[in-house]
Amino acid sequence: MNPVHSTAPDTPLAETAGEGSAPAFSPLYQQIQQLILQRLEAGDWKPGEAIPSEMDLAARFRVSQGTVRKAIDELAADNLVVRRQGKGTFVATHAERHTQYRFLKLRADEATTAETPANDGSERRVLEFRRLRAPAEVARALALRSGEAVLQVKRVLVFSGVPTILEELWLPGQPFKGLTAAQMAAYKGPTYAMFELDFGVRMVRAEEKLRAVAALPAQAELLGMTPGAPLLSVERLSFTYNDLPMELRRGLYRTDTRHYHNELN
Amino acid sequence: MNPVHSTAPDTPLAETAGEGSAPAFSPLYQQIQQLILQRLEAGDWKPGEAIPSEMDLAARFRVSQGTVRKAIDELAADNLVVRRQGKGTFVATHAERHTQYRFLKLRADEATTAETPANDGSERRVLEFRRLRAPAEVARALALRSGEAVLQVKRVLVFSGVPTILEELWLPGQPFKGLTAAQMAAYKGPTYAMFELDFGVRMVRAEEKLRAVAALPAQAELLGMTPGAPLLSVERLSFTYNDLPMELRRGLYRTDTRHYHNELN
DNA sequence: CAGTGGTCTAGACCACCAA
DNA sequence: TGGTGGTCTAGACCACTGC
Repeated sequence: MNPVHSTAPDTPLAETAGEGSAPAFSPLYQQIQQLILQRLEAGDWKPGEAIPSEMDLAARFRVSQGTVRKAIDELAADNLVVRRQGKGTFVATHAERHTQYRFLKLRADEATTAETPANDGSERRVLEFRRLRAPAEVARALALRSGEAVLQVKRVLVFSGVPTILEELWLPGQPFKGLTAAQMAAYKGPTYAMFELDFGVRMVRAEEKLRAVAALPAQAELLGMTPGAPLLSVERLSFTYNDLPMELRRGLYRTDTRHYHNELN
Repeated sequence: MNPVHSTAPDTPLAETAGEGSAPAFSPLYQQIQQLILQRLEAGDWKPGEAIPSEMDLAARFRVSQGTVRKAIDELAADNLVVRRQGKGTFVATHAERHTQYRFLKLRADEATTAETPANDGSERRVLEFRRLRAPAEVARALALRSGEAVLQVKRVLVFSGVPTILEELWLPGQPFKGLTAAQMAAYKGPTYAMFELDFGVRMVRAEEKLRAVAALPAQAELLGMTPGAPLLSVERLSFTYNDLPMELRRGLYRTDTRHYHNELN
């Protein structure tokens, strides 16, 4: 009764078994997890929507509910999916209150709770919006061929009237075809939510490199600081499913009244 | 057969049930988790040692193996314990290769793997070692009364011949009674491992606040930089069990050839 | 080989939510 | 009230480790 060797009614867990060289065995629940992941990637279930119930999935995949449960548990641990008792399991999204701005770790020094930008005194100023050929460094980060079309956006984020973040976004041209400067400026709420809604691009995880740098005159000007003042440089590479890089973001954070908060386990 | 209402043979899950005001119900596996946690805190099982097998614990607590399993799963997810198939479950420690330096997120710019200090070209220079009364700010962070005895250690960490981190450690006097400057200087390997071995203090998690600051002349001197150069300020508060703060560490990191690496989920 | 953690199942019951 | 996720059990079998 191992689905690996059965012609399942929904998506058979064929796994092209018996190649000889590599056993490549993986537990059933991981196979189920992969299948669910594929559906998420394919966009069968969209961000914010409910996925089928555990019972339903168990029946489709011809496994027990417990096995589906373990598969979903891992997806939930990776923030790909959110469980809600009594209601169902939902595809995670950057558009919801609770998971909003989960990649922004900047906090006001006094605040104990997470910072919620895009609120009262906050504002976004788009400075530049360009379509150009990817510089070598950017191409490498985004896994593009050097010279491929990319979008470059420069903007300033203002919190409580204080220009706090100066950042530069690099996006691959293909997936974000049609993105305009007006769109970048107009959208309320998290930029990542807009990426989901308008382009079907879901950022799943990210890696950041932090450094302390001295503000260049132009940068200092835009952030209302003196040239040479220390700024926190945050280089973020964000990934969709399958570890596909989809955004390179270089930010300069003012940290005179705010700090980057990190939890270590 | 609910242990909450039974006189268990080992540690009864009494939970002082039936207080009337707050139901305060928690699932069985969480109660088991707490019991295991208490043993860890009490030091019944020491870092690096194996805890009893799942079967054993299940028998002691009079619950099924699956329930113990879920309890341990959560402890493993929190890095309090490490599972090893075929061998057993072990109390996590900062002294082991794989979990060493898990709080140090500084990496060489080229390196893709995690940095391993305390290796070839690395060195630790203890600059100061003092026993003094806690300043208000330190006392607050460490949950001490202002003026209680604390230890202050200043040191420089040198990687590959380059002085890279200038840091200041604040430790509560009581738990670290007997710590000497010589001990700080002599111990090879992670400082947190020494804390475990010599003082039974296990750091379980930490919170960090990062800022960019300008190097003061004295700091610049020690790190071989020019005054005013940007440095990454990392203020870390480390906790033992029960969210008890046990160390305040203020570090200044050179980030000219290294960066602070962070993963976001 | 015995002992450990890891997987999988089937079924019972509980807690929560919405209609 | 029915459907969903959440807990708990008991038992079978697998995979890995070390004697």
